Amino acid sequence: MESSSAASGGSTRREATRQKLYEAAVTLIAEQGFSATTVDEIAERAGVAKGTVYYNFASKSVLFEELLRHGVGLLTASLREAAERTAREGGSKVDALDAMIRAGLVFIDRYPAFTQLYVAELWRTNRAWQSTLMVVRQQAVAVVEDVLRDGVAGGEFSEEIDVPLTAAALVGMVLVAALDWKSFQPERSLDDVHAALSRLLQGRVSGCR
Amino acid sequence: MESSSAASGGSTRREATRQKLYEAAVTLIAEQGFSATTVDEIAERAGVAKGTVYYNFASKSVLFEELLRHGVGLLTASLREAAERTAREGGSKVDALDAMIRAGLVFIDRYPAFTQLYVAELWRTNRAWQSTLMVVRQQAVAVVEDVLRDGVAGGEFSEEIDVPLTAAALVGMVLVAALDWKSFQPERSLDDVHAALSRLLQGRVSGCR
DNA sequence: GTTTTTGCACTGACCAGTCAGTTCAAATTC
DNA sequence: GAATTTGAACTGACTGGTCAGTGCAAAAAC
Repeated sequence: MESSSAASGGSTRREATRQKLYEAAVTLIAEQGFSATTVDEIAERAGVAKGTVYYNFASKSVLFEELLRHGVGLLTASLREAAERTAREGGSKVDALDAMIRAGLVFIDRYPAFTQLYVAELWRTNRAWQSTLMVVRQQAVAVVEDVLRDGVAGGEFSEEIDVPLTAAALVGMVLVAALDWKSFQPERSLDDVHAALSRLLQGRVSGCR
Repeated sequence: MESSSAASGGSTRREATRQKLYEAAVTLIAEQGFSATTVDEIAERAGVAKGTVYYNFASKSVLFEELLRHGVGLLTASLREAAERTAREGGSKVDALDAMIRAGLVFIDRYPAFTQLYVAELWRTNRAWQSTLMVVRQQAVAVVEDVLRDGVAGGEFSEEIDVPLTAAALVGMVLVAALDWKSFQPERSLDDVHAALSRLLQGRVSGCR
């Protein structure tokens, strides 16, 4: 069985509808939040009947959870790819972190709505999809932690750094700087933002040059 | 005329009720989001009848907006105080940034729910309180920008740094690291977190020691 | 002929906001 | 100082509207 046609991801009609629904849901939920977004709105924006939403997803929350998994999958793949490319090209671990910062910015540039929604939901408690979020967060942060640990092991980073905390802080720095960029200074170029963050990472703000 | 009793701030019954409502609303909205939180829940948690909420605030959104203003007022006061104290004691601008990082962490330690809610709502568009948020965000970031600008003027920081972007990144770094601390590693001490962020700020992660 | 989508009417729960009425402490009157 | 009035603060049942989710017959796509 397997209809099969495209390599991975499956290009059935069903898949195309689900994709349209993801796209509609992500912008609406980023703008308004999950509870303030109605299923009717999502269907309308996707150009699809309401019944179709329920034919494709068990419920509104399930649609949202799958959307989260889908988006974070794209992000981690992109981060990991950046780290590996740097390694292949013989770059240092700082270079790898720098490349990941850029990859993060590129991702946010392409999917600002998803990022917004992710940040808004990440630290909530008591919500149905909390466990999904935990898993998905760990996936992303783990990529950064791996690079930091390798750097410490290889003597490039100080032994004193706190890997989980530093990874979280780095991710936060990129996330918040990028959201601010998109919301409040959209005229700035990606290179500007990357340069500012790079400088901060390498301590070229205070003291050492 | 005028019942008058306490000096400033007003210690009327009304004020006490509003305070209870703020406290109830902040935790509920942090946990569930604005739209998912009902006015009945807020009233119940505050130990007050629903009508009282509407006697004290024009609407659910107005309650929320005043809550935001109230909370950010506390934060900026604390940040500014930290910067001024450092200046008074003859510290450098890096010392001032470091003190502000600590002040931020202390604030988040004390009011985690408020911080959570602030981050969750900050980058949303199309919401009634968007303009309130913009104003309130600028107040907080401006304190950091001022210190950076002074540092550049005094030759302590590189002329090349992008003040608004760097300020946003620093705020984001603290915000996200702190929320992660509270949500995922609450056993860590404030000093641990402060040390990790301090190290990052001073570039003692990569290269220069 | 099977899978997927449509369109639409319907239900039942939930919820923001309202309003007529209650409470009570302080002010006023006698 | 007891009796009465006042009004700010509070109450909670009620209303009108909204929305997630259902059911289903017919059409379209494959």
